[in-house]
Formats: sequence, structure tokens, C-alpha cells
Amino acid sequence: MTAAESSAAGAASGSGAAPVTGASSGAARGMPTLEMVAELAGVSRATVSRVVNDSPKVTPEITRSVQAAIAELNYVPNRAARSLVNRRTQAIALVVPESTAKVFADPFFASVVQGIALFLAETDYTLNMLISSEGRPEKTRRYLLGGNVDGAIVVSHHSGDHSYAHLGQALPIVFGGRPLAEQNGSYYVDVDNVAGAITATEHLLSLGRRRIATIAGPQDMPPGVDRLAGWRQALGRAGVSDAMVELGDFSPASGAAAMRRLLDRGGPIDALFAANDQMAAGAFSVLHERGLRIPGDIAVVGFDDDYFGATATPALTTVHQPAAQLGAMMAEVLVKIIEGVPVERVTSLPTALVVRDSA
Amino acid sequence: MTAAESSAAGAASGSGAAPVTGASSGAARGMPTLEMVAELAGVSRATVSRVVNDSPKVTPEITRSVQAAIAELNYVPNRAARSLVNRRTQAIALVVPESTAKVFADPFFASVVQGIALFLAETDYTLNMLISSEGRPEKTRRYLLGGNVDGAIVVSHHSGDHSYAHLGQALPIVFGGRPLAEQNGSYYVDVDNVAGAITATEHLLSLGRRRIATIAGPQDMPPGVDRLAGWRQALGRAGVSDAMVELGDFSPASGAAAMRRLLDRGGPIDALFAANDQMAAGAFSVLHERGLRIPGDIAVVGFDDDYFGATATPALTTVHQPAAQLGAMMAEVLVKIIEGVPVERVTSLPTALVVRDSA
DNA sequence: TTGTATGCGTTATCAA
DNA sequence: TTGATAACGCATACAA
Repeated sequence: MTAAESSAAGAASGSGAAPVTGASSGAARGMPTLEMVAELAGVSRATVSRVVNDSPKVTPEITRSVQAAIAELNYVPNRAARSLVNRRTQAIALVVPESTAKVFADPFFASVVQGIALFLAETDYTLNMLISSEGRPEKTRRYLLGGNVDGAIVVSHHSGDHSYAHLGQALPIVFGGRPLAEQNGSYYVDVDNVAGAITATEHLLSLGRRRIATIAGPQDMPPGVDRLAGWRQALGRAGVSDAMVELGDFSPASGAAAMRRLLDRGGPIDALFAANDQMAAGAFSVLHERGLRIPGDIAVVGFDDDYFGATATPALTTVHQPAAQLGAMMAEVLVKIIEGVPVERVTSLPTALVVRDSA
Repeated sequence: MTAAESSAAGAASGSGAAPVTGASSGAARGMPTLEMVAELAGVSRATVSRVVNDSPKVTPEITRSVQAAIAELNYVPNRAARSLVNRRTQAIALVVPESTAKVFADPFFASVVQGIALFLAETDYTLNMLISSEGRPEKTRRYLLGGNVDGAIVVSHHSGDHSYAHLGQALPIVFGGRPLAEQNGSYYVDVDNVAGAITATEHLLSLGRRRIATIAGPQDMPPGVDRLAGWRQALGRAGVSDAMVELGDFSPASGAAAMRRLLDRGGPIDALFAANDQMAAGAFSVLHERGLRIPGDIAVVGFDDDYFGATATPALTTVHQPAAQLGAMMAEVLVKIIEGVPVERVTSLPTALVVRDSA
């Protein structure tokens, strides 16, 4: 992912002919309207509308005839018109900050999106994905407040970014990840990072390890602080020292650097809890470099259940995040808020330890 | 990515109070309308509309006063109303087949999406992402044909899936990847797989290798056949044997299996072109397993420039795909089609060889 | 239970 | 150049 500066650009090599596609939207032409259905069914538009929105009061017989007409004409209600009168768009925005978009390739994030989309597919909400450029956030703001969507889901890379929190009063918003500072009253769904870290650390303890170091994440990111806290708690309960801490920034390089610092301290280390798999990857390379065996000399547990884990040698034991469920839950919570169903402000999903070979 | 069956589900642990959010859309309440702007500016609605759509014929003076009113009221045009009269939604669908969604975590795919979103962010089109379940494709069809979007971009995993091709007559559609069978006249943008494979193979040849094997992709997928074809062409030109071919399905496991078969043939091999990095990864493990050195004994080149490549040992030389540009180009082509600007039916983007340590 | 009439916020046609 | 006014397709209060 390092080198590879592609020179690719607008090089277009044609082949087929390029028939000027007349103009404008093809589908919009001659779409059947509610009125046409009414005519065909021999009823009024109001009645058709009732059938479409399955209003309780309508004769079964007439209902069937209307449905037949609908089927025959292949009628499908015009969203814009409906939205205009309802004041509801049936659309939900998925806001992803540009900085996050760069690491869009993060499988965790990808799964979250997938979960959202899959859940929404079962409802009749549409997902409007938009990348918010940090440069001019007003554009996003305008879009969100412009009545284009009924609600929004904000996911930022390693969570904690609630810069759109203030919009929560104007528009239903659900965040992915705990906010850094306790927010007034924003909704969010998160994975239980503290519990996950505890599980990971206890696993190490159960293996008999007592010299357990950690490479923690940035302390200005909730997952960073929570995972460190979990590690501390587990160690505290076991009465084991929690002195061996080095910080990283969740990148492999920072993980490698932290591992070096840990090793260079000279003290004994028989286990490592890395706050994410990427940093564990960095640690792996340093460990190999110094001829230390995993898990023989040092057992290591990661966090995230990245793509790295399964293919690493040895395969990495790590804490799995239910990414897709996380996404689905965010969507579910948002839909509930939109529809006025009471929901808790914070929803937290459990992690699961995936035991492989490294610990 | 193998194990890890998370038991996570709907475990919700609350914390804050759950104030019933009244009901319905917050943003829709009391949004300023064009009429209000007109009133404030002391002009007619028509004039305001003209200013908004910057029609040429309108006094500079009056324009300013209207703009002032717009700013003061923080007016934003109602999309639904506009769409109702225009018959244009300013929305574009991104259709991703469910099977593709599963491998959503594919960084290549993710970058494509990113490219699309980024490009669209500069236009005033909205991106409606929808996962089409193979189970009932009618739902997607209805959505697409229901006048919800002005056009669609269809990306499927390893391309070639043009099952929505027939909709191309009713709605502007751009596909990612060359169709398997020559389609009537669908638009698509693709990477030049043949050229990429040629470049890769020629690189191997330039290194003096002459016993060049390949692990090809499925021959029912365009990239699979194109990359194999490219390899063959390069070999043919050099007058070198193209007998060493084994097929895989683009997965690491299949790559490993293919590598084993290749080695078990007993003939000499001094280089390998894997049709994608994932299969190269599988090959790597087998090579290591058998004590073969890379690139000493066997030089290997992959394709895709996956996450695997940079972190592999040795780092993988591979063919980079301009994923983001691909996405951007798809969006660009679609917008042109929608707006009636002539475009070539097929656009192909160049790849770039990324030389690292494996060849 | 069904139909009639009105309005949702814009754009477009036609006069002025 | 600007202003009335009529659609656009649908939902609903009200009348029947």
C-alpha cells in the first residue's frame, strides 16, 4: 500500500460507437401515475392512494381490483410527490468524514456499512452515502438540514468524532462509537471496548502469563482509552503490574516502534495486548526481527479481527468486533428514533475473543 | 477472517434516559420556502426561482437582494418539489450485488466506492447505495425503474456481472468491469487487464526468467480470462512456453492449491504471475513451505495491489489498479450520459506496475 | 366506505 | 425583466 503511485487518469480508449443518448432521464418518461391506476380501476385517486398505503377502510373487493390495476400498469408511487406532502423523504444519510474515507478500505468500516445497507434494505428507507469534506463542512450541514433525509448515521474512523453532534437537535442522528467527551444527549452505538480488552487480557492471564505489556491506542480516541482501561482492570484484579504501556496511533509502524520501546526497556515480557491488529502486525515484525517466538516467548492478542489476523504467522488471537451487527444496530436505532419509538441513547454490542495461534 | 463467529446480537445496555423524541422528521419542521424568500425580498416566487437557478435574465440589483433574503432565512430548495416538476431526482444509485457485499471488505472495491462518492460530492448528485439481493431482484428493478434515481452504477465483485444490462435501455447505467459476453450496448469502464498482465509478464521476462507459470483466475470472469490472455500474449511474443497454467478462483486457498499443482508437475519454474494478490498470497505460503526462495528461486508478480502486497515478505511486486479513478470515471461517465453529453461506451483505465521485492 | 377538493414547494408558460 | 398561474403526483380533511 506504500509505493504504487498510479499515473492512471483520464485515459479513455473507445471502442463502440457513442450514440448521443437523446437527453435526460429515461425512466421518468411515461411512468404510470396514481391517476391512471384510478382510471383503470374505475375508482377515485383517493381510493387508490388508500390501497397503496393500505388504509384499513376499504372494501376487499375494490382493493383487489385496484391492486390488479397497479400490477397491470406496473405502477410505483412517485417518491418525490409523496415526500412533498408527507414531509418525509424515506432517506437516511450515511455521513463518512473524508479522513475516514481514505481508510475506507478498513474492512471493519466496510462491514459496518454493509450492515447498515443490509438492514435498511428490509425497510423502505434509502441510504444516501455522502463523504463530508472537512474542508467545508457547511455543505454537509446544508444537505443534512436541507430536508433531504429523515435522519443520519455518522461513522468516523476510529470513532469519537461527534463534530456533528449539535445537529442532533435538528435531525435524528446516530453515531458510531462513543463520543470522546460525554455529549449532551447524542445517540450512539458502540462495541464494548473495555469488556473486550478485559477478555483479551484475562485470556493472557489464563495462559499463565504475568509480564503483560500493552501497546495502547491514542488516548484522545475512545477506543484507545477504553482498551487501555480494560487491560488495566484485568491486570489490577489479578494483582499484576500494569507498568508496561507504550502508546501507538493504531498504525502498523507505530506498533513496531512501540514494541521496540517495550523490548528496549529490558524488563521481562511474556505477553502483549495490542489495542488493534494493525499495531499487532507491527509488533509481529519486530518480534520476528529480534528472534522472539510467538507465542513461545511472547503471547500476543490483538483487537479488531482485521484481515491481518487470520493470515499472520502465527495466526493472531484477537478480539472480534461485530462490525456488521454494529451497522445494523445503528440503522435500527435511527429508524426507531425517526419513527418515534423510544430507544436507549447508548447501545453497546459485545465482542468475542477469537483464539488462534498467537496466544 | 476464518473463525470468529461472533455471538453478538441485540444486546443492548442502556445508560442515558430515553426521552421519546416526539415524532417524525425534525428538519422538515418550519423550513423556509421559496415563497418566504420572495416575500422577504419583495419579489415574486418566479424571480426567486430564477435567482436560485441563476437564470441569465435578472437584474443584478434584485439578484443581490434575493440572495440576501436567501442567506438570512438560510433557505435551501426543497428537493422533492423540484424533483417533482423536473422529473429529475439528482440521485444516482450505486448497486452492489449482495454476493459482492459479502466481500465488501475488498479494499479494491472500497476504493472504487470512495472514488465514486468523491466525484459525486463535487456535483450535485446524491449517491443512493443499495444492496441488491440476488434473491429477489425485482425489488432493485422496481427501485431503479421507479423513478427514484437518474441513473445507476453497478459494481459487482470481480466484474462481468451485467445482469442489469437490460435495464440500460430504460435508465442510464454504467457498469464496472467488462461484461462477460459482449453486451448489446451497455456502458462500462474497466481497467486494462490484458495490458496489465502483459506488463507484469514482460517484467518477469526482463528479469531473465523463461519458465514462467501463471495461476489464472476463473475463466468465466473477464479479469480471469483477460489476465491469462495477457500473460499468453507476452509469452508468445517472447517465444516462451505458455504451458504452465493452473486455475484458481481468486481466493488465497485456491492460489495455494494451484501453486502445489504447478510445483508437482515437476518441471522447472523460475517465475509466477498470479492473476491476483490473494492467490499470490496462497502461492507465497506454499513456496515458503517448500523452502523455495522468492525471488531467488521463483520471482512472483501479482495483480490488484492489495493490502497483502506491501506487507508480504518479501513485499510483492504487483499490478496496481487505479481503483479510485475507476470509481470516479464511472461516476463521470454516468453523469455525462444523464446530461446528454456524448461518451464512449467503453472506457478503459491503465494499470501501473509496482515493483517491490518479489520480482 | 368512497369521492371531492385543496395544498405540498418548485419550475415553466405566458402575459405584462 | 418580472409576475401571475398552471402543472408535477400524491395524501388527506371534509363532504357525501
